Amino acid sequence: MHSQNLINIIADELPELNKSESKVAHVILADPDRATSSSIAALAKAAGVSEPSVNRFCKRFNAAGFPDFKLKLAKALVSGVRFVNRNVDPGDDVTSYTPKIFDSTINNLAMVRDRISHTRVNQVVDKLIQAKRIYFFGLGASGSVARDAENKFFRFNLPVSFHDDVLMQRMLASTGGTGDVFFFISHTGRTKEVVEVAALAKANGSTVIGLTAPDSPLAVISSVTLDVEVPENTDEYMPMTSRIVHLVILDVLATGVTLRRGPDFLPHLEKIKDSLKSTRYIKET
Amino acid sequence: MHSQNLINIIADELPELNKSESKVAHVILADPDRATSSSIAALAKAAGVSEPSVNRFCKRFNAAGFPDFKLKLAKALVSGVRFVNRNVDPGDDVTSYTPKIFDSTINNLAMVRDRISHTRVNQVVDKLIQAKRIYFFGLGASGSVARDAENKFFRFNLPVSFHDDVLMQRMLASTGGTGDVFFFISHTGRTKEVVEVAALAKANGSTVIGLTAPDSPLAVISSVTLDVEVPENTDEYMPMTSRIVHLVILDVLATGVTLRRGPDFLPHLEKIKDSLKSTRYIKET
DNA sequence: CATCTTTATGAAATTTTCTTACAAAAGAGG
DNA sequence: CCTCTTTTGTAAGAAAATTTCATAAAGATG
Repeated sequence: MHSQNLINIIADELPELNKSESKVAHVILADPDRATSSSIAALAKAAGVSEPSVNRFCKRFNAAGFPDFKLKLAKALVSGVRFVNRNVDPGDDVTSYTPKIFDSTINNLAMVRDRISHTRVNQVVDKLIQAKRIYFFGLGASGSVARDAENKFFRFNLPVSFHDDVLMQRMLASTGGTGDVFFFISHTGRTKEVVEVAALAKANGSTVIGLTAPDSPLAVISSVTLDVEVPENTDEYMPMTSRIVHLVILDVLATGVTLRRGPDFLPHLEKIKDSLKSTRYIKET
Repeated sequence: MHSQNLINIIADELPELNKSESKVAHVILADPDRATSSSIAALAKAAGVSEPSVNRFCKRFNAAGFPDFKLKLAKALVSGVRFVNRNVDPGDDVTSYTPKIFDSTINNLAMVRDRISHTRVNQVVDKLIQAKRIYFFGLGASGSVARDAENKFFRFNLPVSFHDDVLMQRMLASTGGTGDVFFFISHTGRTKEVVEVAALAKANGSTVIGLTAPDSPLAVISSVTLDVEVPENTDEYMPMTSRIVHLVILDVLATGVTLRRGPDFLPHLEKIKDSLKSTRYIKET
């Protein structure tokens, strides 16, 4: 597991803290940025506790003392809270909504990075390595993700295709069998068509992989599921970011496959890269 | 431009510093991490100068004093370390390469967030709002981005389409005219076909928007360019992250258009959302 | 429910760290 | 070589943080 953010650690520990520690925690969580520039005396006063209590609080969270704690807090602020979810408001102008959308995306990526199951990733890489054929299926926005996956996995020198057409998906699912991997991408994991096709593929003995929401019908039916828990879209204006998380996970899978293939495979990748060179204007440097 | 990293600022100022300030700078740059956990006395000794000299040094760089300086340095270190390319090594296992790929993506997003021109974003939103038709064009991996964009902009109730077929692109570009927006997505901005089609569209009086690398042939030819500077792919194993940055920028643009349309437009978006409900299994909560 | 034990908390003293005031040294300009 | 400016350090003082210790609160035990 990745190192957790100090702010989250404090928030998590909140119920375990005693009275004065809890007071300190609340003051810090309320305005962590301010806390980093306060003296121990100021913070103690704000929390209504004594200075040694603040000091003990710091040591409880593995800091050498108050200054060290402030340092750690400042670092945590840079990496974490900076990317806090801030909703887009109707009155926002470019300078407001642009960073908000970036931050929200970054935030979701950071969350999934810390939560994704490495075991599952490994299992999926296994399946992909062993596959005789790979089909990437998705509808709507997930169709684009599937298309991108095709483009990526095409390089591995095995039959890959993507389909965003339900009838095609259905036909292929029914003709597949052992050795075929059907990779389903779905934000909700509840689209009836998708679940039905996945069931069909599974019934025919194919391997079904689901990149989707945990505990969804698609997740339940899949041979291996890569759970992606991205918060519900609470804001009317905030775009859906699960697509992006899905894309990055496919990057991870592709990297996993490349690494498994070993260094002998690199020349092949080089060859594909080179094949594109002639299509481009040369960059003068 | 966003605030520059403190470490870089110090390095840049190096020639302007006087003797003792320069000594302090060298010690800090040699091991900034250590500096954040030193006392002013320790640092002064390490640099071979007096404590007030260190203090003056800090104030020169807009810190309130030494502790404040350490805080700022610590923050700079965090954002700096994140931008360090942690390449995927051939020997990496899942637990290593997974966070590396996420981090690399996050870093690129954070970089573009800080560098993207809000003025340009606004200009593009203007063009999109005024457009009678919008075409999203891309090849290869950028084709998926274009497809995603179509899916997104379709909701705005105006004729949008995406094309990843060069011949189709060419035909459409030649038939377009005033009021038509051709939106080109390209990682390098140097693919000959793409640049030619863009030139064709421009020659026919259409608006050409380029989401691409700065100073590339495509960027030069476009009516408005959204520059995306994503570091070159140095690592064989590290996937290309510009696609993802492009997607997020399209999210930003779509949000910009939605906000411009104003609150009267929201019911329309709701209607589209609702139309998908019947295709899904209901979530029991 | 009284008493003992443990734990939690703060006052005060101590120590460490930082800042300021001022003076000495170094350098620039005439 | 003097004067003025800039740079640097010494030493004093101020501020901040930590430790010690005493007391209060909470909990356990008979």
